[in-house]
Amino acid sequence: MARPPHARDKVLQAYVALLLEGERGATMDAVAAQAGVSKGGLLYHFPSKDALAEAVLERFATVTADDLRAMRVAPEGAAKHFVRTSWQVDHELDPIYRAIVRLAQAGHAGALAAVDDLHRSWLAEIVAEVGDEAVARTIMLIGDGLYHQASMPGTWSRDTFAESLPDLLTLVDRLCGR
Amino acid sequence: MARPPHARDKVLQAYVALLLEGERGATMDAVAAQAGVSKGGLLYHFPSKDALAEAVLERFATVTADDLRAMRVAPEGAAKHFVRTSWQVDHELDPIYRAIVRLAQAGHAGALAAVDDLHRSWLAEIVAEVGDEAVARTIMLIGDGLYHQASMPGTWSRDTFAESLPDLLTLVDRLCGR
DNA sequence: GTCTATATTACGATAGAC
DNA sequence: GTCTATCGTAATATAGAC
Repeated sequence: MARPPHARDKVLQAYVALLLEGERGATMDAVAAQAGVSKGGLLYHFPSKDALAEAVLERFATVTADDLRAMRVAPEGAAKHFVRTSWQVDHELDPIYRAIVRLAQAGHAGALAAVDDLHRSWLAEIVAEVGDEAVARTIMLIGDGLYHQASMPGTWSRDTFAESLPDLLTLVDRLCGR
Repeated sequence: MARPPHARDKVLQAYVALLLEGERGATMDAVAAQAGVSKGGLLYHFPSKDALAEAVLERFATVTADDLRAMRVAPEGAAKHFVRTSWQVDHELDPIYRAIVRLAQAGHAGALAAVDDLHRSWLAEIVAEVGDEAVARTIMLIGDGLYHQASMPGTWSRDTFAESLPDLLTLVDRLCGR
């Protein structure tokens, strides 16, 4: 991925953006239009719709590897790092993760497996830190809840619904018995 | 809804079941096939796809009204009632709620508003009980997390992922500072 | 690499027989 | 009330020019 033709990146970015607004609207026509290329041009880079999904999954793999590395060295600990990045909509992982979740919810087997893998890795890190599996799972549910909220457009955005970050981190401490 | 023709109910049940596996797969053809009627037969009862969604929303309204009433009189309190019913996959609200969430994620305005309304009502009940809004919102995130898990078929089912209910309720107590 | 056709299905919905 | 047959459209994908 040193210097791929710029059109490829634009297409992938458009596909992710459309996925966030609903898997159903992320059609080949819509992707081509949003990326500013013709359908033929799109199909040169991605010969099928599934090829688009596979490309997103590849990007997902590199971004999640980075996130897990950051989680391990986070000074605040894995649990708080997890909640903080679940809360931050501007985190690099956020749009790509939500796009993959959309594919998983639509039944895409690869996306399903990728989300599953990531959840197992996150859980392992948090269990290693907090020591208690029940607590770790509960913390993960909070993060999942934040993503669930973000998955419904228009209402209860993180700004209005999600607890402000400091309060949320305080409650994570309380959950851990600290 | 005293004694509607049996075919109508079968169709509605089939539509909800298909929605849970992904909004995209819940086509008129698929619903008719799963309900064991022809497409024409389906369209006699529901003249359009949106009519199907509207019927699910009506059912949702009655079921959520029941749930809110039960929440108010629950001896264990609103918060634990909420977590318990979020955890129970056999709860009457569960499939219909998840179906509505699917419609909301697909951008259906009515479903979006209905989910929003229900969340506000739940939050109000839990805030009234636990007194602290940050704690109430965090408890709601846990419930949302459970639904998020349930929205991805095949992996991390509630049996394997979700904390066993007693542990989860204990942690809710800890969150409330009890 | 990117484009303009065009083929091929899948989907939602209508018409009308029974 | 339920069916078969069919139409119009939109979606994925192919072929081939530039």
